[in-house]
Amino acid sequence: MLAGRQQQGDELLAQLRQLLFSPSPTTVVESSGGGGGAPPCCDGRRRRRRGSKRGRDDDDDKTCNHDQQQDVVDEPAADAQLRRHSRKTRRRKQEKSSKCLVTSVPDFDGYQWRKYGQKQIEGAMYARSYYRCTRSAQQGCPAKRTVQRNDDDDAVPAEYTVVYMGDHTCTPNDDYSLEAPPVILETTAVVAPVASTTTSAADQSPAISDDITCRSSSDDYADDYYGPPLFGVHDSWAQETTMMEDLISGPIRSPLHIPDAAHAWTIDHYFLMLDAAGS
DNA sequence: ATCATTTGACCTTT
DNA sequence: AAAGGTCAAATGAT
Repeated sequence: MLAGRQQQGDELLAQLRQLLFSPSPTTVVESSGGGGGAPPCCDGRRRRRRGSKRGRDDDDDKTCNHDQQQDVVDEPAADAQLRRHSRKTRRRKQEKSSKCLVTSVPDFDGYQWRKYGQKQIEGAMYARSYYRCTRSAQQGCPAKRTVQRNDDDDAVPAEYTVVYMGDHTCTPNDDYSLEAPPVILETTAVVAPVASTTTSAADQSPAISDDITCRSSSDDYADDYYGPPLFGVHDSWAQETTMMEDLISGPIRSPLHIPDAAHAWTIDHYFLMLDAAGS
């Protein structure tokens, strides 16, 4: 188990290295290049009331035709108009400064995310999940990300392509401190947080649920998650510039380790390093 | 009661 | 027109 995790970690670190020292740090990964024809996600034209959930399929079957009419009649024209108008400016062109990486643990990048959508992408085996920073509402943090599981089923740790868009205006510590106490982990001791904050949509999302996601149970977390350094939360990353070799051989911390603000490692540090390496 | 997720519809971009 | 990104009601979890 641990050996396997270690191997996973090694592989991912190798990936990180590759990214770090590649000339084009923000290379877009061809995640959907895996080829496999997209499974028909839509079985004909679905006509359901908005907000329906999967559990209501039966219900919908019974009332399908009814709903179809209701869709048209139900909504006051003014409301519809208003909503249309409000959506006018909804979609912006995708952030020009998006950053992409591949990881087997998309959830642990130092920030909290809230899922706001999921979509089956043409040509992709798995659905893409859309997340925004949980601070988007309170602090107006514009950061978003999409997580898509890569097509190659053979990858032992499921790999995910994570695309970050927009910069965080919030701090990662804020994200955690409200819900969960900081947790300091040594290499041999694990004290898991009350991790409702870390149990993200990934646990349930078909797109990214897998054996790699964190559970809210502290014991489970300790068992399952102690090991793969993935986004290697490492003091050195923030404290000083060190060679990757040093980082790789250094002490390993749980991805959930929450250092103090000055030493907090987030995905931003990684991207900063990418930028530095690229310039 | 509140919060997070799901998911079809809607909208923009290509 | 197709594809992809976002909205928001319904619903589940806590």
